[in-house]
Amino acid sequence: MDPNSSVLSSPSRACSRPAESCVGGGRSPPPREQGRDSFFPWSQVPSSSLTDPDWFWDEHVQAKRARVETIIRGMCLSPNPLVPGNTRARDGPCCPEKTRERKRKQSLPMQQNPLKPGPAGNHGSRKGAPHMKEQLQLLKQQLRHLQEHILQAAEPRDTAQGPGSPEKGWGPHNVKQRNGYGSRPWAVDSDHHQRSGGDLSGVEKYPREVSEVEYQPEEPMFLPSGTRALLEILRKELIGAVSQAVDSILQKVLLDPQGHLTQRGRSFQGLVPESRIETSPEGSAYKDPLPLAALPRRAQAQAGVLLGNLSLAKPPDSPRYPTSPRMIPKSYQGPPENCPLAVPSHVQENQILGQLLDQGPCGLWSGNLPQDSPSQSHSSAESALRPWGAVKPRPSVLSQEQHPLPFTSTCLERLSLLPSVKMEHRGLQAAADVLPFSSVHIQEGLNPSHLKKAKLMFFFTRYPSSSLLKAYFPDVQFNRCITSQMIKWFSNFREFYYIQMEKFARQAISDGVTNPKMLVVLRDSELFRALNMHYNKGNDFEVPDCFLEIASLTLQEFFRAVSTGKDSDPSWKKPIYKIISKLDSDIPEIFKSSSYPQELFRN
DNA sequence: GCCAAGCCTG
DNA sequence: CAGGCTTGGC
Repeated sequence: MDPNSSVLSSPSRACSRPAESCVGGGRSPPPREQGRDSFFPWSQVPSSSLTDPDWFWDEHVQAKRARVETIIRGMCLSPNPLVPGNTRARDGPCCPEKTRERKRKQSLPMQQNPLKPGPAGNHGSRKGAPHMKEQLQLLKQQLRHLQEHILQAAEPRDTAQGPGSPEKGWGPHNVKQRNGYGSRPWAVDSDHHQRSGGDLSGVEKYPREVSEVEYQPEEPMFLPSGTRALLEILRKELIGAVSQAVDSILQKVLLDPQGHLTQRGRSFQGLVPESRIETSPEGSAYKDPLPLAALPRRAQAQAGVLLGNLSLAKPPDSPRYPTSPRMIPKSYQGPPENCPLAVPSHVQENQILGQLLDQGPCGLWSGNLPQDSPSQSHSSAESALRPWGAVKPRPSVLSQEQHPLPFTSTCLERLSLLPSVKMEHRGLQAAADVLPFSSVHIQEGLNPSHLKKAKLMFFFTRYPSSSLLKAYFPDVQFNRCITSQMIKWFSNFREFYYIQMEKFARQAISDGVTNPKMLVVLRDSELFRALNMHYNKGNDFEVPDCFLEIASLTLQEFFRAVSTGKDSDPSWKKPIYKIISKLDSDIPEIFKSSSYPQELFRN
């Protein structure tokens, strides 16, 4: 069989995919432990807001920061969650790229189990705080603003109106504020009361914040009982509104921007006509023994941006490889949106939350998997015709420099454009993780749910450090044995993964494939099924595209090694391991939840 | 020598 | 998946 025969009929969908956000966009973990820890963010610049003199250095804001910081400290429930990063100043804003990358990296340790005081646990959630503080501050100012209106309305009403018709005075404001933010920006209230930095420990931060309104000294104690009752109602409404706002923020941060949020953006990218996606010409593949995968992540990102833009700027001049509609899942049939961030964030979040919660067989989690659809019979037949069906030959029409197409600009731009709100509210998320968990048992051992979670995490990280594992399994009481066991799990995962890669690479060689770049792991390929069956047996998780890209790269590396006879060297796999170990991705924040994914899988 | 990772085996 | 062993880096 001519392995290239199917090129025309099934151009690679993977080629058209924008880079997975986690590829080249995440932390750039060194292969091993000691190096990884250096990437942990508590020593890094939290965000651009710190470098924005317009607000960070503003005196008022400074004062507010101090105040809200106290609040957050109370929220986090951590014995010491807000240890200031003493190396913040180290990282200046001189290099935006660097700052951005660190911003991403800093997500990792932030969720270190605060219940476990220790070297890691003492590093605070401060990094994500500035923006969160800002939001909290806005909420509070909103409250104060409302309060002003209450007072203004209540006092005249005492003389001009009876207590029977008080709505006139404050109703509209109340509605406005509940629906969002009033026409008058809360920011005008710069006269924020500096609280005495009192003791705000414990979970009651929000109630206490609201109660600040309740006990304002200027509250007219002489109000008629009717008015007071109305004030009481308003108070409750405010409490509800604030709680709602906080909930939405927490929801926001519980949804990983790089994992699932960006996957929606990728989906849109699937609409790019594949004829527009150029690939390298045959024969150029071997000129680059260490393609993108061997580059440092930073370099990958930059290369991805440049090449991605280049490729997209080219005219659709490859009619030889028409788009195969079959390759575009139904869920991709949205508007050709390249910038998911253009969608109002709350809309996205709601949709994503819906996805996360939708675990049914018709849920979006599984809906994108072509192999589950009836139309897959075609793919299956196709795979059957290619015994090495793990892969699909990829057409090559461009120069080899276009190779790193999987790492296109879109995801990188997304990363840089991700709302800082999301990136910097992780302190709140830490609180969210802790709050429900503080009363939950920390398990001494590992259970099947942990194993399942670890397997899903493997889609993002092949070489997790023990620190990372601790961060992502907050409900596990780690000790030497547990850590070893979990490390061993990933070792076993890798073993299976590499065995499959070698197997299918050899199969491709024996089938006559000559160009490694023809080997692309797609969702309907045999190799993908094998991997998905192993790591995602229930098929209740949508395998991230970044994993497919890593798998494709791994396959290609094995192909190159075997086809060039390097497998005669007893340690011929090591260079491949080294490459792959640099390609770990950021794990979605949702994985840090102690109840994820066990909670979902219980259903 | 220690330790992490990989390999082999059951 | 886990235990035992080997290997290689430090």
